[in-house]
Amino acid sequence: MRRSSEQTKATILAAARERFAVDGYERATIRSIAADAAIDPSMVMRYFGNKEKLFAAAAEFDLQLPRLAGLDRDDVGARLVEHFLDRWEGDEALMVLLRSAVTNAEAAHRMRAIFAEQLRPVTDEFLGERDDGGQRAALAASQILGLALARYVLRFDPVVAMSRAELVAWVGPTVQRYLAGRPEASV
Amino acid sequence: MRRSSEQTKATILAAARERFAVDGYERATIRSIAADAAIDPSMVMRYFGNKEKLFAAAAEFDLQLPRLAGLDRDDVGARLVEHFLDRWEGDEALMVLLRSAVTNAEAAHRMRAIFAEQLRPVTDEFLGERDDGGQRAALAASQILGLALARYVLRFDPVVAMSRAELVAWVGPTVQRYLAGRPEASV
DNA sequence: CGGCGAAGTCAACACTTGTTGGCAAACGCT
DNA sequence: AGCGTTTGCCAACAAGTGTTGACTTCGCCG
Repeated sequence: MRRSSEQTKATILAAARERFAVDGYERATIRSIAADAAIDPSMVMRYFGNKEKLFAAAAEFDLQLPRLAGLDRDDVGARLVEHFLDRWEGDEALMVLLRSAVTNAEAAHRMRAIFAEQLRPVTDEFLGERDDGGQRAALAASQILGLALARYVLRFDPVVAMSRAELVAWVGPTVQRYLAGRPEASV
Repeated sequence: MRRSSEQTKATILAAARERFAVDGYERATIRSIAADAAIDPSMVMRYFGNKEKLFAAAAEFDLQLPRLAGLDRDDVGARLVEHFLDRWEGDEALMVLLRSAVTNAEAAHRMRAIFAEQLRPVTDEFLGERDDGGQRAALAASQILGLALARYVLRFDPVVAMSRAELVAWVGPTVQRYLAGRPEASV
């Protein structure tokens, strides 16, 4: 079969995202990705240079975070949890990053960059000027990542079984407190 | 050099734990582990059979959770967070599991087993008979794992910089609420 | 039609992986 | 001392990795 350059490149990228999401950086091989895309491994090299660059292309993505300013201030935690559940289930981009960031330094760096460049600006705008903005955002991230880890990666039965509404009801207030509450106290 | 069987086996196991903790299952190689132990790779095979069994031996460990019954009921969350911080920083056992469980099915299974066999009995005893015991324990686990992920694996600056006391003050109440609070409400 | 550049295939490279079997040296025993 | 067992090393294997270069085939433009 004959395809256009753009077409194959997109096909390879889609196959790469899936493999990286399922296997992580080390276990995903150029050969398996090429096989999924029904193409020769050397094509992958031609289009992306090497495995690292392919990963960089596959891991590029946007959290698409909403601006929190317009929201009900008491509702920010729940909204964030909902948004992240959507992002986790919508496509594989976050899975690609998480699965790889645990063992691959480059992917971990990417994760930190996304935290700093995409999450923090949004929470900073919500929090205004305070010195603990970084801590608050990072704590929220820790809970959100932990939830994803338990639900989508480790597949702890109870978390897998919980409905979206239940998750929001439980975890929303946690994130809310990290962003807007006091350490020792309630929501 | 000549060593006793027990001695070399222990040396290998120590080297294996370190490598698995740093690299995860796939990137840690028998050869690198053997090199760290200053021994021939074939010795690793003789003592442990194959890589899987070596990992199983290296990933065997005990959470050493305290019984929660004797504690102040309002203090359980903070105590658990403290205990887990100790476990994460005390040795590499939890790191071995986390680094591998994200990409290795066997390690993930192991993680679920530890959750079911070591964490749940302790929380169940604390919670008594209720139908949401699994959910509560899993939510607590998600926050604790997420914290470890952010602090020890991804190394998010703000979380790395926070002191033990700060972490307990922030995360303790979260765990407390998961175990003893209501979904929508405060601690 | 003829030729040229793009798209795709094939085979091979150098290297690393887990794993195996044979062989040498050191020990504990009688 | 002589024996067998243990402890260790060496060399090699089959398979799989990222990566490269030469070769073929297609489609388009003059």
